[in-house]
Amino acid sequence: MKYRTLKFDMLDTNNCPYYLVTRASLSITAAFRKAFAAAGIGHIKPAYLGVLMCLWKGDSLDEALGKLGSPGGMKIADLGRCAGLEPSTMTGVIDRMERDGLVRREDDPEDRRAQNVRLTDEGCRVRMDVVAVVDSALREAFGGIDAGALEGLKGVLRKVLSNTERGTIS
Amino acid sequence: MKYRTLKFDMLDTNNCPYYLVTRASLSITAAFRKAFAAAGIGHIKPAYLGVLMCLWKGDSLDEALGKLGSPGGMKIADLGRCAGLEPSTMTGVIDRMERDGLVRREDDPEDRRAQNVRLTDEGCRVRMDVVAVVDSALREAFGGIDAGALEGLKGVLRKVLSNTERGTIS
DNA sequence: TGCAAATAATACGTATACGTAATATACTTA
DNA sequence: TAAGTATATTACGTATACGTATTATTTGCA
Repeated sequence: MKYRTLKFDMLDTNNCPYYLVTRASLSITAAFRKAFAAAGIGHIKPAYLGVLMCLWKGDSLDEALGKLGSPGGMKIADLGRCAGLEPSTMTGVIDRMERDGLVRREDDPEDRRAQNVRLTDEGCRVRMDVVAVVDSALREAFGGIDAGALEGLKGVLRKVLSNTERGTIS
Repeated sequence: MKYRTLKFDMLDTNNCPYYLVTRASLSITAAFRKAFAAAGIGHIKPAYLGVLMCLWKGDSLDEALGKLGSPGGMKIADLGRCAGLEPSTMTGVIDRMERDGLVRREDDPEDRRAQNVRLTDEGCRVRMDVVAVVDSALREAFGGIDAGALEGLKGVLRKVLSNTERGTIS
């Protein structure tokens, strides 16, 4: 009896939280991609956001601290930790971002294994545009959802992450 | 002022619902993959689940209706609609499932453009095992979340989907 | 000091998913 | 019935993400 209920629950995609989470992720990602293209910054890809946010944040901190001319770069593995991606994934993301003129790799003078990833002028230039697009796309995606429900969503997802992650991240 | 708040909110990955949704999706998928491997059914991949569920459901209905020997197959595009994937994505999924011995393509006698995808004996045989693994993996992933919060999650995600989808699905 | 263990990147193979374009076939309508 | 449209699938290129293995260094310890 129990089995029967369970089975039919799972067979119903629209009732399966895993299905819904996955579709929502893909759907928001597609919305971002379209929004970037529509805003004339089609060379920004959704996967770049984590990296850009990290580097922009570092930039802001440097400015706030008055460290003009500071290195400002980040190592690939650090970017991965910051964006929640494996180093082997970051390699490809940075490859594409370099190809698209947003960042540059430079040898780390203090660790010959490492490379510093730094924003190019273009990578700095697009900041305002990207932030505006991300903001409006997120507002559209999460529109009509009240603050309480959104907090609930975040709480549940954090719990799911702590239930499933093997300490990969952070 | 408003801009400042917004910006720093977005830069904080752990507070961004998009980041959380994406990480949760990937994390649950990885958990499924490991659970299948651990259960000795490593030839079952997470992406096969949607297809298997559809075909098993059809199987059950056929049985319930006493249609023994009925076609039982489904067309690729129908499987895509059922699983929420584009036809061009389904081609690859069915390729891999065929390679892994779970389904078989057969020409549709009534439409020469189409192919019927049918479960192999192996595809039927693994049903109980897969259902057990999926059940336990979902329980683990969503453990410690009360029913109300889970319903809330589903509701929010359905809203996100209706906000972002272009009528691609269903 | 000198060697084992840890760390930083990359290379490579696989899985997953799209979008666009091509091909074959079916349907619709003038 | 012929032409135009719609549908079913596949082919191909791209993006995203892992895991494992490899290479180059750096670190830590005996």
